[in-house]
Amino acid sequence: MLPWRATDGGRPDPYHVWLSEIMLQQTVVATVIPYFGRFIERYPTVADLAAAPDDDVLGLWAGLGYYARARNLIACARAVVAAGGFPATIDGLRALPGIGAYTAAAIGAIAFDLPVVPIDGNVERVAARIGAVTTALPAGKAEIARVAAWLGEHAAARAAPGDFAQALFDLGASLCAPRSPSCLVCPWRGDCAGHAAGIAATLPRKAARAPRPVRFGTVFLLRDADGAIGLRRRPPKGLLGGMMELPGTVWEAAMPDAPPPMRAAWRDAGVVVHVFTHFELRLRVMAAEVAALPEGLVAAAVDAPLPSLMRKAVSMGLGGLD
DNA sequence: AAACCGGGGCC
DNA sequence: GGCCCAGGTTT
Repeated sequence: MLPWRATDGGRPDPYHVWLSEIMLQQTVVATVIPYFGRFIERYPTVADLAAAPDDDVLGLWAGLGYYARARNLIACARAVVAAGGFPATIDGLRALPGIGAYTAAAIGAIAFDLPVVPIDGNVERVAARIGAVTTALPAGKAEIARVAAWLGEHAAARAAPGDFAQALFDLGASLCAPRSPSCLVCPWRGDCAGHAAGIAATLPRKAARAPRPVRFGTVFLLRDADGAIGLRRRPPKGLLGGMMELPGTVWEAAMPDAPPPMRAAWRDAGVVVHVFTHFELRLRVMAAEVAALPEGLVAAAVDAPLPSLMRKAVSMGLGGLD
């Protein structure tokens, strides 16, 4: 049972629903579960989260990715507390930071039983197959939305929109899987035009993606006499916004010049390869031990909260030092 | 409408 | 190596 779902008979906690939905944006359930548990443990209520220092929240989010979500999470928590609770309307939810059309519908249906069908990747796939929508995404979105709205007219959806939405998620995550759907045991098989046409497994169709460019850079891992490492903070917006990082070069299509931040016995610790949404990064890691960190760097523990890219770089830079 | 924004697991 | 994911914000 997913930890944010209501136990039998009870209504789900809107705070739990909201937090889980934000974490689940473009992130798979298995990845979210441990983060969700740590957040609920440290911030039992939305008021606890709203009162927390930004850095505590960013640190607890480190490794989950899409860090704008964490910044919006903080802003949203504070707005909700200021308003006295979560709004129970789609428009009210949609107006909050980090909540778009999908998330407003998901929270509305699951937490407040509003009669809407949230269209995520799972529901998009289920609807495209049931309606045999062959128009490729994103152009096919409107057609898929009409099929989803038709699903919402189903008696089960009218009776319990929240349960129906989660049942659609579960269907998309299990029987109606992306690659080899289990149509023969699907409860919707008789109503599925995609299955009838023999094209269910090929839906939804998607426009071809642009190739992912490669960028290169170098980072420098400095370890002082106390075993602390030198970090700096990234700009508040943009890629890995507001997170800590190892000092280094810009990331460019050709390897930039890489003057070290100080004189030291630098060694080449290897190359970290990390794939972002829109480019692949090959980051050379240079490492050295020094008596004291240079001006401009913050001393941090080797297990300080970091984005996964920087965690990999630190790990590579520390390798073989002991 | 298109670009930007992480990370991990699966085939 | 490509594809997928319980998308939102900015331009």
